[in-house]
Amino acid sequence: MSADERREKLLEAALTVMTRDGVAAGSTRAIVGEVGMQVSTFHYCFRSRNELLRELIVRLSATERQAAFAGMEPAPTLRETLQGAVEGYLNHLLTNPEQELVLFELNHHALRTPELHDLAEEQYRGYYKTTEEILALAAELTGSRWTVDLSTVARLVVTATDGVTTTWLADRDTEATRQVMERLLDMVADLAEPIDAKSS
Amino acid sequence: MSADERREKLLEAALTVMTRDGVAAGSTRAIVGEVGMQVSTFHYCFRSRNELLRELIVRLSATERQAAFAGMEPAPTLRETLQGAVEGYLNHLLTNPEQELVLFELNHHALRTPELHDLAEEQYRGYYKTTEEILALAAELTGSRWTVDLSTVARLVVTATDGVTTTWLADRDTEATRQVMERLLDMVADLAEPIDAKSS
DNA sequence: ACCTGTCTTGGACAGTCGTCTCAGTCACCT
DNA sequence: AGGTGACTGAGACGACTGTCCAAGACAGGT
Repeated sequence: MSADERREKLLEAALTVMTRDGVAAGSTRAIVGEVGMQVSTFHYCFRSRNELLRELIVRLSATERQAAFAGMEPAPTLRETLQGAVEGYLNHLLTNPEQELVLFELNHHALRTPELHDLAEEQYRGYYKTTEEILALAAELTGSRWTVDLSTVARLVVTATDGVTTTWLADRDTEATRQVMERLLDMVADLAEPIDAKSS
Repeated sequence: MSADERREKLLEAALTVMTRDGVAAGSTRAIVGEVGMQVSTFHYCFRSRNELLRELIVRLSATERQAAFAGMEPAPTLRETLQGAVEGYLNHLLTNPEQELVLFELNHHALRTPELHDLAEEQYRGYYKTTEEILALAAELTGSRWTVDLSTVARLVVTATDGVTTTWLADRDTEATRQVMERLLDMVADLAEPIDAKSS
């Protein structure tokens, strides 16, 4: 088996372990144990544990990105289109709660580790960028135009998503979360207008 | 020095260490080292490290609670009153960023530790309750009335605060955060109406 | 046949971790 | 004066951590 294949398997194993038991429990031994390898194999494939962590953060962020796009499908109005994307995310959250928790744990770990600090910012830059693209696409598909800086709307959406996630992870109150999301959705949809109604 | 005094000092030390180096770095040895005690003293004052963690979470949440109330002062309109409270929180965040990070780290650690799991929910229940009280007070002070379930408004505000905090912690973009907060403030203020304008 | 580079193995290294034990000290009360 | 109970000190226990090393396996090309 090639080193690249093993890297792949180790990354998978790391995600499995950390999802199940938390990032802190993702020691080199726990990871290699998950796929029946030796500790020395780990350091043959990765220079250090931090190198795996880097790679893991990058991959997970990319996965999130794909998932966000996949969840969106065109609907008559902007509000409905956004609602679809949001429902998609909520479903993802309800199905893999621990995986979202891992993303936060990794982010906080990166914030605390000088060697990984840049990745924490990068992770959020990715969120903003993806969200901007989705918002632009949603507006285009429904013939709408954002009346506020797109970057501000995107940041607002990321902020809302983050908040919804942390609060739900803490108390798992799906009903309350859904109500909050409705309100947030109202607000975001209010930041756009039909493209024919040129109000300025 | 009595055991109670030492408990106090150890809790302080724990907060200092964890604020500086992260919750993961808050080992029993690091904590006692901070105040020049012995490891055995730690376990004389606390049954276990988890017991200290419990106490720490409870205290920090209470501190947050006080800070939130202290920051609010009556202003002519509801929106301005809320703005004051929000500015107060943002100031607190800008001044002690790592302390807010500790709160998240502790919450996530609690979520991962069966023995502490109840505390994670409790922590957020406290947030909701405090926020409800603040919102009710703000409405009363400015002669307003919430047009939406107070519990929903409170959850919305907590969600927004959480989101604002995590995103700012990640990229420290204060300007962008402020803009997002303005929008959120607009939205929340829109959920109340002057008490004389009985629209129903 | 031999060498070379890729991969595999088991083990060692020097730490850190939470917890516990067990002598000791000291102030206080009778 | 003697004892009692709260508190302190040094150290040990076993388990776990990230990283590294040196010896072997095994293919491919010469």
